[in-house]
Amino acid sequence: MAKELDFLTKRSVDYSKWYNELVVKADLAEQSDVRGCMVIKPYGYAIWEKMQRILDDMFKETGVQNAYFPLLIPKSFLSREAEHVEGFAKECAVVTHYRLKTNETHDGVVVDPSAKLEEELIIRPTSETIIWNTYKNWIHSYRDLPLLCNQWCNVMRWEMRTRLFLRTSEFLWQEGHTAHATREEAEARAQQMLKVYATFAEKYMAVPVVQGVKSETERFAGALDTYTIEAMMQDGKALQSGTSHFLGQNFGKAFDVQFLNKDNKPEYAWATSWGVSTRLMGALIMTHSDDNGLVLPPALAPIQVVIVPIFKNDEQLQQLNEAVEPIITELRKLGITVKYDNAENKRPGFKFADYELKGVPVRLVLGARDLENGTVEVMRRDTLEKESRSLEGIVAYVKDLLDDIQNNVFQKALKFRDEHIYECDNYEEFKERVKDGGFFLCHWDGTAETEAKIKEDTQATIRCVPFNVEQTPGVDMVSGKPATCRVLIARSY
RNA sequence: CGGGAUGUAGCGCAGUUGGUAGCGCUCCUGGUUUGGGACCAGGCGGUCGCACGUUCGAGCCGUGUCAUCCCGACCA
Repeated sequence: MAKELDFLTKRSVDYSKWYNELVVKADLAEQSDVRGCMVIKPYGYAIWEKMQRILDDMFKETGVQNAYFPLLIPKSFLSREAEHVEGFAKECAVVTHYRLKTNETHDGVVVDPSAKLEEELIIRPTSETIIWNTYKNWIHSYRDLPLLCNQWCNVMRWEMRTRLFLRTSEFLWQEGHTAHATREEAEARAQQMLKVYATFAEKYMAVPVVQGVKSETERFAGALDTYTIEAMMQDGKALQSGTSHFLGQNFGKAFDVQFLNKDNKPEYAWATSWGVSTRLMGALIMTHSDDNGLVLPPALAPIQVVIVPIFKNDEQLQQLNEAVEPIITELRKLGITVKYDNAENKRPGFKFADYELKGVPVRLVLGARDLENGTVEVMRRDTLEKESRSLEGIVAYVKDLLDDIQNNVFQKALKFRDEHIYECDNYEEFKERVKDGGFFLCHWDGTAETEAKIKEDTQATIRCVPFNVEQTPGVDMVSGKPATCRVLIARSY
C-alpha cells in the first residue's frame, strides 16, 4: 500500500484524525485559510447537490415553497426573543462598518471609522428572527395560513473548535419556517418534517436514525419542543443529524405576528422551524466508510458505475472503447450515472484504488482477455467482492446490483447500530461502558440535575426521548428516584 | 477564555556546539511500463510565521507578537 494511504488503517486508533484525512483524500472538502471555514470541493459538492435535490422534492410534496431572506440581521431583531438571543449571542459574527479606506502608508486598507453603522448587523446564525419580522407583513388573516417557507442558504456560528462538515463556522443548510393558525397544526408539522428527515436519512443516505424529542436542556433556543434524528457513527458516538422545532407562539409574540381567526378574534401565529445541514455529509462519511475509503450509497453517489479499460496499446483501447460504448448507453438510459475512465496517464491499479477511496459503488473492468471471452469483471464497493460475468445481460445485472448495494449498506449500518444499543439501569456499569461508545437506554427522573451529573461524569448527554421505545416503569440510575421515561444517552459529536 | 504543543518547499518532516538550508511525497521533462496505488534518469520549487534584540554571522539564542492544532468550556 502506498505510504500516503497508511492513514486508512489508523481508523481504530484515532477516529477523528482518520475521518479528517479521509475527507481530504477522498476529495470532498478541505480546511479553508479562513478561520473555521471549509472549502467544499467539486466531488463533495456533487453529493451535497444530490441531497439537496432529493430533500427539496420531499419538502415540496408536503406543500413547502422555497424563498430567500437576507444574510444580515439587525442586532435588535435578535434580542426580541429572550431565550433565542441567549442561545446564540455567544457565537455571532457582527458587521460594524460598511467601508474600508487606504491606510496611511498606502500599502493596505483599514476600516474607515467614519463608516460605523448606527445599528450593527449580525450575520445570520439562523433566520427565525428576520423571517418572523417579515411574516408580520404577510400574515393578517387565518386565510393566510399555513405559511410554509424553506430557504437554502449559508449561516455562520463562530464556533470555538471546528471540524470538516461536522462543525464549521460557516455551513450550508436548509431552514424551513412555518406559521400556523393552531397549536395542533404546528406540532403536527414539526413532527411531519422530522419524519421527512428520517425517511431521507434511511432511504437515501442509508443511515439508520433514532427519532425522538430533546430534553429541556438540549432544546433549541426559543423552542417548546425540539425533535431530533440521531445517527450512530462507527466509533459509537451519536451525531444529531437533523432537528425540527415546535416554537409555540414565542416568535409570533416577539415579532407581533397576529391574525384574525374565524371568530374575528386576534391570535398569535404558531411556529415551527426545521433544518438539516452539510453535517449530513459527515454522517454519510462516518456511517459507511471502511479501510479502503468512502462507501457511498448508490442513491447519493455522483458516479454510480465506473468502467475501467485495461489496454496495452491504442489498438486495444479502440476495441475496448467500441465494446464499452453500448453498455454505457444502456446504463445511462436507465438513469445510472456512468464514468468511463480510459485515461492513459494513470495505471489501472491507481484507478481502482482511487475510485474505491471515493466510494464509487460499482466498478466494471474490461481487458483484452474479457474481449476474447465476452466477460467483464464486476466489483461492488460495499463488500469489495469481485466476480467475472458474461457481458450478456450485464446492464440489468448492474441495475439490480445498485439496488442491492443501497439495501446492503443500510442493513449493515442498522445491524451495527442495533448491536450497540444497550439497556442499562446501573450507573457504575453505565459509566464504565459508555466510554467505548454506543447508545444507552436508561431510566431518567426527568431532572436537569441528573442530566448534568451524567455529563460531568462521562461527557455523555441525553440525545433524546426516543419515540419507538416501549416505556416501562423504572428508577433513575443516578438519583434512584422514580423515572418518567427511558432516554437515549450517548457521547456525541 | 483556561491547560499543552507546533510554525522550515504545495503536503509530511530533518536540520548536531550559531557558519548562509536538506530529505520523502507531489509537480514538470524524457524513456520503459500498464489485470491492484509502476520504475529509471533529469528538473522546478523556500524572506525558515512576523518584529525587535544578542552576534562578525541567527532556521538554531533572547524578548515580544501573530497564527494553527490538541485537551476543556460552547455547539446543527
